[in-house]
Amino acid sequence: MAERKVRVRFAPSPTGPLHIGGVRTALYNYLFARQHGGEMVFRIEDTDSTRFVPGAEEYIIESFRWLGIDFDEGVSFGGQHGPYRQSERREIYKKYVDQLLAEGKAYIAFDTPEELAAKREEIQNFQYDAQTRTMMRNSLTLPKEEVERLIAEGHQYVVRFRIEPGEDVHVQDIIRGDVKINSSILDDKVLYKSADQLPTYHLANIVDDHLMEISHVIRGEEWLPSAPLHVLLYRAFDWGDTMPQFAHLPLLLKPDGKGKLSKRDGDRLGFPVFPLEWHDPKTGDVSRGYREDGYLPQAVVNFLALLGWNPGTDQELLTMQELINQFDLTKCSKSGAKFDYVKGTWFNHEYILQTDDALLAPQFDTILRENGIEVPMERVQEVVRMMKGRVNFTKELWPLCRFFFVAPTEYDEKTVKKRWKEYSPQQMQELIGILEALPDFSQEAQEQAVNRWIEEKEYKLGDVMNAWRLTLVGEGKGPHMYEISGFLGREETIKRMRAALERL
RNA sequence: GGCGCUUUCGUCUAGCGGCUAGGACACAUGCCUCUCACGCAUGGAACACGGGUUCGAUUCCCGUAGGCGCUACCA
Repeated sequence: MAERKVRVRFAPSPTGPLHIGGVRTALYNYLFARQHGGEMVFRIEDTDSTRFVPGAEEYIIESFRWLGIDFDEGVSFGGQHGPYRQSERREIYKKYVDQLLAEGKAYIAFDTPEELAAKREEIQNFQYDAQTRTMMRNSLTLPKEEVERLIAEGHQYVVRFRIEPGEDVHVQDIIRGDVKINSSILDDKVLYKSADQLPTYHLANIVDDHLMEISHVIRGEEWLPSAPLHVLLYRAFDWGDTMPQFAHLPLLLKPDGKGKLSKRDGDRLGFPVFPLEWHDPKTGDVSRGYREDGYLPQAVVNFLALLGWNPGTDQELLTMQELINQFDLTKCSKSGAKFDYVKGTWFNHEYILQTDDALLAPQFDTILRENGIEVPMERVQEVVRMMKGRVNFTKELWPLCRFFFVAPTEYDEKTVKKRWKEYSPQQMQELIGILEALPDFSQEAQEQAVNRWIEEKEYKLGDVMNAWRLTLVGEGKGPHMYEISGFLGREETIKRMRAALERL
C-alpha cells in the first residue's frame, strides 16, 4: 500500500472550555503528526446549534497556543480544505446525504422526538433498526407520494442510515487490534436533521475526514462503540480504500472513586481540569486553569504525555522534541488512567528547577505586586534563585519569601522558646558590632568575620545563627543566613536586629 | 439490560514464556545541615480469581469477577 501523507485532526465541539482529557488527545495527535512530518488540522464540530457556547472556540485556540501545540491548518489557521467550521459546510453534507438517499443507503424518517420517546416507553430496549423500521413512519414504509407531501407540507424529518443486520464489522485499531461488532446491534443512526439542516456528528465526521484527507483518527475511547458505524459509512460512500486508520485512546479517570474525570472532581479535590481559566458566559462561574494556577506549559505537556503512554525507558522528564521523537501509538496503554494530579505538581517542581530564574522572576513579580511589593526585577530574580527549589509553584514562594521584603513585626512563639536563649541578646549585640565594623558587606566578608568571632568567644554556631535568623526572619526558616543578610544589606539587617532586641 | 474495551505496588507504569517482577509519584526512615526546605540514600508496597496450553506462566487461550465506555434528531 502506498505511503499516505500523515494528516491528523483535532475536532472539538465548542460547547465549553477544553477538558484536560481533550488536551491529551490533541497532544497525542500533535506528537504523531510531528514525528511523521505530517499535518495537523483544527476543525470545529458545531453541528449541534443548541449547545454552542460563545467564546469556547477562542478559548481552545488560546489553550493550544499556551501549551505550544500548533496546527497547520483549520479554523484561524487557514488551509486548502476549508471551511473548517462544520456549520459552514451545510451544502457539502447535503450533497452526500442526497447521494446516500439516492442509492437507497439511507432513508427519510418522520417520527417526531415525542413519538420516539413514546416507543421507548412502550417497548423496552427499543432501537430504530432493521427490525423496527418497518413499523415506523419513514420513506421505507410510506408511499412515495406521501413522503413528498409530508416534506412539501414542511414536516420536519431526519435522514437515517440504513444498516443491514447480521454482519460482523471489523475495526482495525492501532492500540487495540481487531475489534469486532455485529451490525445487528447497531441502530439506524440519524445522519441529518431537517430542522437545522445540519448533519449529526457521524456523517459530518466521515465526510470531513475524507475531504480533509485525514490519514489517522486518534480520539478518545468513547468513540470505539461507534467506530463500526463509521466503517460502514466509509464503505457506503465507497471510500473504503482511503479510510483513515483508527486509534482509540484510553480515558482519563477520576483520581479516586469511579468514572470519567470531570470538572466536579477538580473542584472537589482542588486541581484544575481546564488548561486556562474559564469564565462561563451563562452562569458567570469561574473555573481555574493550569496556566493561572502557575503551571509551566511544558510541565503540563510532559505530565499529560505520560498519562497513558511512556517511552519504555526510565526517563520521565521529556521535552516536546523528545516526546515527538519517541512517541509511539502502539505503546499506548489500553486501560483508563486515574488522573494523578499530585504527580502533576511534581512535574511542575522539576520544570521550575530547570527553568531559568530570569523567566520565573516576572511570574513571581506579579505575585509580589499583588501583595504590594515593588522591587527591581534583579531583586525578584535573586529571591527566585534562592528559593525556587523548595516549591512546586511560583505562587508558593510568597509565604516562604515574605521576610525578604517585609521585616518581621512578631516572632514565632515556638521558635523563640527554642532558639532565643538568655545569652542571645548579648550575642546579637556583639554581632551587630561585628557587622558594623565590616569593610564590606559581602557574604564572604560576613562569614569570615563572624566565624572568627564565634571561634574566639567559643560560641556555638547553631546558637548564633538560629537567634540571628529569628531576628531577621521572625521564625526558623529560610535559606542560609548569609544569603538572607546579604540580600537585606547591612542597614536593613542591623535595623531588624535592633528591632528584635527591643521586642524579645 | 445489551454491546464493546479493559485488569501488574495506593497512583502512573516497565515487562512482550524462565527476572530476587524494574522505575516514578506518594508514604516512612536516615544522611546532609545554622533553621525550614531542597537534594541524596534506604525501606514497605503489585501480577483480580478459576481453568486450560506448556517442561515452565505476570506474559498465550477460555471463563468468572471488577472497572470503564457506548446504548440521543450530543459530540
